[in-house]
Amino acid sequence: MRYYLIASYAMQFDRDKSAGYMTNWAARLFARAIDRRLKPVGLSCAHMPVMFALGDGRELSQKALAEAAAIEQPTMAATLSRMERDGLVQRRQDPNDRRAALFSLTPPARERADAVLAAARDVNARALGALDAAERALFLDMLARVVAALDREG
Amino acid sequence: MRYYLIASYAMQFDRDKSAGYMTNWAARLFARAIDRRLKPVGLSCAHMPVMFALGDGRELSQKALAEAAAIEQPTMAATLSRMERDGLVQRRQDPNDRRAALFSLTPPARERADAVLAAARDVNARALGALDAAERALFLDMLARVVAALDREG
DNA sequence: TTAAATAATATCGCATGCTATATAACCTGT
DNA sequence: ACAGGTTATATAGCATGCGATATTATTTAA
Repeated sequence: MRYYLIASYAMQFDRDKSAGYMTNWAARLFARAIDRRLKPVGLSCAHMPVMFALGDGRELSQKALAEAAAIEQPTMAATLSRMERDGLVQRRQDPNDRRAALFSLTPPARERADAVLAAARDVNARALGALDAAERALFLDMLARVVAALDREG
Repeated sequence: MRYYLIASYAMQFDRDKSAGYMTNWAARLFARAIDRRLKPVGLSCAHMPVMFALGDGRELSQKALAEAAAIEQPTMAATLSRMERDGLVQRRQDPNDRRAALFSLTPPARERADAVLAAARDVNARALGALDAAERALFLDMLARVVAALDREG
């Protein structure tokens, strides 16, 4: 009797068991859920860190905003230029550094600050509704540790 | 004595306490870590679900691939057309449905399948290194529940 | 059997993210 | 004062993702 190896199926990969895949999927769903809530107000999820950082009349440089949002500088530059185009932020020269600009929210943006907070809370509540109280804190803690582990490499 | 209300600071928002923000951040770090490992081989993280789905010679339609990757159809169309341009996949007409096309990996792509698996395992291991064994399973389980909760709404 | 509904792709337009690189202003040490 | 390094922003070019809509083929129902 002879045996034949038909196929190895080495490429079987269960996406549900991959932290990277699941995290990416969850992130896209978070973004979509937030965008759906903010679109009627003319905002989207990339505006959120800027709105929060510039809340209460704060004025920050592009660099400070990029750090607050943990995104790269060119990405923040693009986001700010879209927000400026849409009348959400205004820029003025930093009086102490001619290289830098200081950004602040315009009155129309300030009026929408509550909507941003509400969207964030609503979506987080819906997502975390699948976890019990103890798990919620642990989830955030684990995410922070995963971020720290990955951030260390680059 | 008179008191003055200086500011309300209602917009204070701790990103570390927002599941949506942390998930998005972690997802971007996962993608960057994987891209760094796959770039030398001419691949990137969007190729991964396609590579896995078409592994071992499987042949799937664009729709099936989009479902496997849990992304929208136009996104998969764009990814497949880039992969076709770069010689990673080939398409042929579905003999049973003239609307549909069947995609499969080209030999050069198959040769890189191991690199994709290695990158996925390496990055997941590094990320989950911040969690103990019990937490790892719980993390994946929680992500699945969060995905299910958010997926339910859209 | 044919009109209407459904299904698979294609395409447009846009936002968000990245890397790599350029430019201009600032700072430091001599 | 100034050469050289650092820092803040700008820009180019690209990938990945989305929603909206068009096109063509298939299926279903009358």
